[in-house]
Amino acid sequence: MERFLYSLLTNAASSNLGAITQQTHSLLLTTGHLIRSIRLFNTLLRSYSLGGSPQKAFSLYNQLQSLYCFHSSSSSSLQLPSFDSFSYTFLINAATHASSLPIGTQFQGRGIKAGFHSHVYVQTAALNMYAAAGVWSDALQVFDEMPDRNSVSWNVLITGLVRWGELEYARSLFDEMPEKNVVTWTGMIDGHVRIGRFGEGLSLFQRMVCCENMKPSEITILALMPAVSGLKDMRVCRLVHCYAEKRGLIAFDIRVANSVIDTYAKCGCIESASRFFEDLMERKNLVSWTTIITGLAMHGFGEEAVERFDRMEKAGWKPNRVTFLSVFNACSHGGLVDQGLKFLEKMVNEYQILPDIKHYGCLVDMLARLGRLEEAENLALGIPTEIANVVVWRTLLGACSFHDNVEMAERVTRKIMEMERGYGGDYVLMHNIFVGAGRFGDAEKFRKLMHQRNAIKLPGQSAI
DNA sequence: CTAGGGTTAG
Repeated sequence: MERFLYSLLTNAASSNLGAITQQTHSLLLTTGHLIRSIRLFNTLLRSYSLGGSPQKAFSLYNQLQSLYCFHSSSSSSLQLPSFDSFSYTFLINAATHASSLPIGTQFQGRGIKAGFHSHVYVQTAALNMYAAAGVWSDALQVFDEMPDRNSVSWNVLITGLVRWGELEYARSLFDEMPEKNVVTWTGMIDGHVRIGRFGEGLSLFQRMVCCENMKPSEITILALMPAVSGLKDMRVCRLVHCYAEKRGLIAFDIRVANSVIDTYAKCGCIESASRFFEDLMERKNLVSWTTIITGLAMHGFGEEAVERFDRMEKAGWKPNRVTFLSVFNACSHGGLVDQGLKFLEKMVNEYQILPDIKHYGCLVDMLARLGRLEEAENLALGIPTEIANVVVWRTLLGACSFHDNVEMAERVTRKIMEMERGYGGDYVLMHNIFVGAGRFGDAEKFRKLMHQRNAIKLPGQSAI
């Protein structure tokens, strides 16, 4: 029985099935297993923590804790198992997932009282919590006071620093770390890539593979690929692709395959992206389709993108909001306005997806860039105020400038000013529109207004 | 038991 429940919970955690976890919880309560086996209790904690309901982990703890209080005050003969290192590890993890530092700190304290001051797993969980929250004073205190650290302890700190952009600090720890593993190297690559130091990210990858003889994982490739895209180097793209292929990472993880599609497209070779995409055959998933549509859109191949969308639907895939955004973008860049509007109808009516601000932005751009300004303006006016933003109106203002519609430009600028007054580019654009229309007095007014309001000018934008 | 980024407007 215990073994069965255990495997049920382990599966529930890995496949994210909150309902199973919950049902097993009730079952354990009624059968009394929960208060007899700390192992089952811990597994349940872990399931809640991983399954996105950390609050339930806390209440489960509270339930058992109050049982303890009750039993210690009465002279019951029932022997209750006590919390162990696993319990505190999972409870602190639940607090990390709930982004609740106060609760986590409490569990850390209780873990220490229970004698786990020097326990690697418990303390690493605490370290992870502080690192995830970017509270470096506490993170470093835990790290410094750990009598034994393992590679996970180091990696938690390094990857935490990386996520918060503290690359210099991460780097010094990296150099100091005795035995780096694939997670360490991946973390450092990721750290360089995410702040745009693509060349250094790539060098680290080279060092990792060639000098250190370390085997990159699928995550390493996923972390590296944006660097390849950033460098726009087809040679490197092919090299990394071949390497991933040879190491079996593409067959192993569809995410790697999808990032290869994306990177070929971003390196400027939509043909390679498309060929690789087609070669995936039946392994393609929704993200693969979305990625190739995005790539085709980037390269202005509207018709081809639409063709992929249709094929995708025929293959039985249900497009999501990202897929629709991609195809709108393709229609926008390919000048396929009426197709785009049909896709909007399909999204809302057939798939019951409400457009979000990015969808609106894309569609407004699509209409506006072909000069269908009234339709674009009406669409923009129909955006629910909760999600409206200045970017959409700015797009429209750009189109008004391009198509010399001064009256609409004035209306649009008024809208923009209701939302944001401190962006210099808007004043510059409106000024230039007035100049183009020969309305020099109005242009001058805008120039003055910009200085009055001390609006920030953009780099690369003329300062009137 | 503890660590690591698939696609997303202008």
